[in-house]
Amino acid sequence: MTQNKTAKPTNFIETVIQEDLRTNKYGGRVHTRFPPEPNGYLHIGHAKAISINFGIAEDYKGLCNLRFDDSNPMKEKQEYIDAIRDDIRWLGFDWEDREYYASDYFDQLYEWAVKLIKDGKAYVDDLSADEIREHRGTLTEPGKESPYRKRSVRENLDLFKRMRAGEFPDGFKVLRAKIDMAAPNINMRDPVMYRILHESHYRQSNKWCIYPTYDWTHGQSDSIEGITHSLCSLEFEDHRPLYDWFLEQLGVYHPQQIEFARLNLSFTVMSKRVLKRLVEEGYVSGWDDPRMPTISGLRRRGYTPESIRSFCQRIGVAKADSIIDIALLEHCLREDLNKRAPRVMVVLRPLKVVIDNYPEKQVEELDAINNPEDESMGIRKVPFSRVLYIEQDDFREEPPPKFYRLALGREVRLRYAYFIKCVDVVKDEKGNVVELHCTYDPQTRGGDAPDGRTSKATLHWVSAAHAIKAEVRLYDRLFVKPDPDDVEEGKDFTVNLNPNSLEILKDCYGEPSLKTAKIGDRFQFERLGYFYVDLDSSPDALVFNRTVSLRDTWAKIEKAQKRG
RNA sequence: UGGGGCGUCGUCUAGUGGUAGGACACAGGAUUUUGGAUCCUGGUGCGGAGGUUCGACUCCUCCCGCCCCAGCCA
Repeated sequence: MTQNKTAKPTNFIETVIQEDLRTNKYGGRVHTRFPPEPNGYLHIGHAKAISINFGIAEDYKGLCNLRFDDSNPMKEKQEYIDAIRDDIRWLGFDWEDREYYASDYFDQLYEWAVKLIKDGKAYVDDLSADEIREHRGTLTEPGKESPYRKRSVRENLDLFKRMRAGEFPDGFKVLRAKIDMAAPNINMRDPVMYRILHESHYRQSNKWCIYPTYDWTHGQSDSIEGITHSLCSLEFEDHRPLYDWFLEQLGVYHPQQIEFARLNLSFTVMSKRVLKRLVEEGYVSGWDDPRMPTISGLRRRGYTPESIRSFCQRIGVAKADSIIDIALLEHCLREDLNKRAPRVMVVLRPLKVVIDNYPEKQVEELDAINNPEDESMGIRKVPFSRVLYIEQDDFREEPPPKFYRLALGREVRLRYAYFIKCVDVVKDEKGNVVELHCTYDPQTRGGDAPDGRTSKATLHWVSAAHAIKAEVRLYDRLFVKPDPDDVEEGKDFTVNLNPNSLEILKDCYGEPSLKTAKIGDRFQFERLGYFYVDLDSSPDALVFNRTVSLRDTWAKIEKAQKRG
């Protein structure tokens, strides 16, 4: 992963870093950080930020800190800290002993606030939240100065101390930076630095009843940690002048902030608010529901960390707002899984097949290749006998054009087994096909015909007597529209939820080698897709999640045919 | 109608004055005991208009469009 410092930059951030390295701006150091707020679970969008921050540190032989931006006691919890740590580790990144907390800087921040007050750069304001909003002006009109803006340094100092001492109730006073109420950049119109919150902090307990705002915390935290490049998303671009101002007034070390566009993915949502609603209103089973774009959801779905990292590499880094096609994520997943997942045969929707000319009690152990992409994964034995299951989709009474699979009178190959020919179809009283009778050609054992004839279709199958029953959960995209927020006036994203995003199949049959499948194992079910053994699985009740289907050319043809 | 950003194939992204490249997607074809995988082939797409220049995606001007900001959230 380590690349030469003079290697061609892969994005505009690296261009800046290489230039800083060249000019020795930070003494040759590259030090980044990933600064999540522990108020929720990480999602694939965070994976991009993680990948950028840790990736750049890795590539330039620098360091990347993990810092929890925990300045709001109302929202933050230890539970999220733990989950975030797990997710980052799972992705494969390491912050060693550099785990920091903005809340550990509260004392320093307080001292700095006192310094600003003494310098006449900050003041205690008695205005209510509503009044402050009114005084702020609008996008086109300047704000008005607070009547308390001219308080003396001594009074400000006294008041601020008393704020900290708990003399005032929540919301009664705030500490504000004294900048410019007429600034065209609204962030510079005397932003709030401290608010009174008689609230226990998950790490600081009741030590504080005033808490610094993010704007007053973030830049100084980066400064304290000696961060060289503070990489963040675009919406903080117009906060940068404020961060610069604070650092300048304080006269402390000044990191460089660089903003990039956050990740958007088609057919899913990234907003914490929406994700939270999906969980709380029961549209999904939890933060780790396999349909969620959370790291924990993707993990449970069966995504590999490698595939996510590869995805983050490929999408690049830029400043233009964009929506990445989720097909790219799925491509990265398949690419990785194709190389590593052992193949196995599982029938999802079983259709019974009796091989009429196959001896009643006979069982043969046939050789099957574990992974055609990786010979070292070897072979296994698969039992074949007179009664089998094949996929319902693999038989048609009236085969449409280009349908190569089984139909009455047709011959196909059973993977690693024999050529079989359908000679009879059994239906129930409603006319549903419930059983097929076939004959096999003993000459084709293993799947090759000595006379050179071939089959356009090769079907997966399972021996009924040897099959292992399993539950399979078929997951699909959570939303039916590329942009889930594309809704009529007055409606919300819930109208775009995909009603078929989860289908549970309880009567699936797998080959006996699956007996030893453990939670967390990944397989390719031949011709179907990649599957992951779910947390709910047990040795006698296997549960598989479909991570992603295989590319399905036939489905495309059929869809095109239906379209006309 | 304030400020800050951004506009290159369908979607991302490279290119920073010298024939617009890559990935995904899509469409053909080859191959195949997974309709998988693999391998070929297929695209004039730089928001618009002027200007500078021998030459402009790159520089200048104007215009158009999109995103962000009026939390005591981050």
